[in-house]
Amino acid sequence: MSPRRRHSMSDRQATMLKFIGNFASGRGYPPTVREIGVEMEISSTSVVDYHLRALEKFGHIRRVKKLSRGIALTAETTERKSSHGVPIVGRIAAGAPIEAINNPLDRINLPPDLSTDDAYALEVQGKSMIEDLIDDGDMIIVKPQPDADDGDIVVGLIRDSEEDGAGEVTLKRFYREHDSIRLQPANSDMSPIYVDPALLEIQGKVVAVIRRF
Amino acid sequence: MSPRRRHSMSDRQATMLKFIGNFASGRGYPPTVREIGVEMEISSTSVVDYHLRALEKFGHIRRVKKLSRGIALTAETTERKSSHGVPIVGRIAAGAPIEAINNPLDRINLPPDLSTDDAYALEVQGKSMIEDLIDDGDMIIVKPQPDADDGDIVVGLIRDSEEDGAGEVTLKRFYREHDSIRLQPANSDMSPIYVDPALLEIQGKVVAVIRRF
DNA sequence: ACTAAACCAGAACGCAAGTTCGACGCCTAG
DNA sequence: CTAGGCGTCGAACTTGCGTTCTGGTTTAGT
Repeated sequence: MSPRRRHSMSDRQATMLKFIGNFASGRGYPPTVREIGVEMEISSTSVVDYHLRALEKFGHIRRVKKLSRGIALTAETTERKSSHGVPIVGRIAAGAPIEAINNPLDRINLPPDLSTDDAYALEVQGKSMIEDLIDDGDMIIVKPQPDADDGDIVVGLIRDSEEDGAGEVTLKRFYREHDSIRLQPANSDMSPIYVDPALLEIQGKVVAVIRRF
Repeated sequence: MSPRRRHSMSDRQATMLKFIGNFASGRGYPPTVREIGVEMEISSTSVVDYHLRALEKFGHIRRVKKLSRGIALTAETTERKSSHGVPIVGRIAAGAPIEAINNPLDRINLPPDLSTDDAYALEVQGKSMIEDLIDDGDMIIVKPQPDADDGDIVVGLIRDSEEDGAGEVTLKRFYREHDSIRLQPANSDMSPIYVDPALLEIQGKVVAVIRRF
């Protein structure tokens, strides 16, 4: 947490940026230097200006000199806010760890009721859920949660051992059995997996599927 | 075209409203009275104010007195502009006309590449496309177009006769054959339909499927 | 201990921008 | 023909709001 950020913005500036965004989208016009000052509990306009310069330098906002309320979020910044979308974080193939493609550039927009703040999308690889009508190449929307109900389609991490965090990630239907958990593929060619509950970490539950033609 | 609009806004005001919207979304902040004046070729600020009052009275914009750039589009007006969503226009059941639920209230948001201006969503009823992994209750996104390629999944209107506009709407795969068109369900329990090309009106092509759990 | 960077105060300056007032021409309905 | 609504002009007035200057404090790095 040390202020080791020579290249990005400070905490103070981050909250300022957030305030500007909320203000603008809430009221329809950007705040003035003084309005920002009041909110941030800064009594001098020069200080606000100082922070604004910083934000502008890092490309988070755009300013027009001399113009009242001449502050605007940059296009990218605006999108990161307004997008009800969820990031596409990678591919999931039954049996392999998630292949994280960590360019959060690709996003997919969803009806608001589906896109909680932390939901994310994965591209499915393979046909292990074909009988649940989830095909190779489909996008699944995953809502993170640590447990599941019987019959839910879940993304689960099966750890190699109790200590090790590594393991494989898989997409299956979830069923509790006597002392273990059954992870059931929806494909007659494949067999269920039985795992020790201690070794299974539910990462989330599938709430939607999207397929493009 | 007679000026019979005692209750809505005038043409002049409509273009002003549009300008404000474009200005705000393009620059990130609303225009000033004078800026509007320049654009509309109005030399007096009082005239702009006059029109602005009218727009406000009809609820198209919101203004904050004394505030520079204190103009904001009303929530509804904003949404009409920004919504990337497509309307859910009804249900399609293989064999029945589209049951139009014409409350365009329900909308579904999509990745921008899928949502052309005129696309719309339908809820599928029945399992006629089950083998193409389209289930009962799924949402399909339809892009309107008057023709299709072989193998496309289409929404088609089969007319009763050449004159009559009425008929039934169906969701099928599209295949051209000798002198007719084969509409192929994706369900082994169902048989293909052969129709006279003159009686088939392609309404659009399915570009995506969305299913919620 | 010295220095640079981050953060802050307060006040003065001046253009930017909303408000208001008085007056005018153009239609249309009565 | 005339009252009244609509659209317009121009100018004066007042306040909103960005800019800039001079200063100060605190912290981390060398």
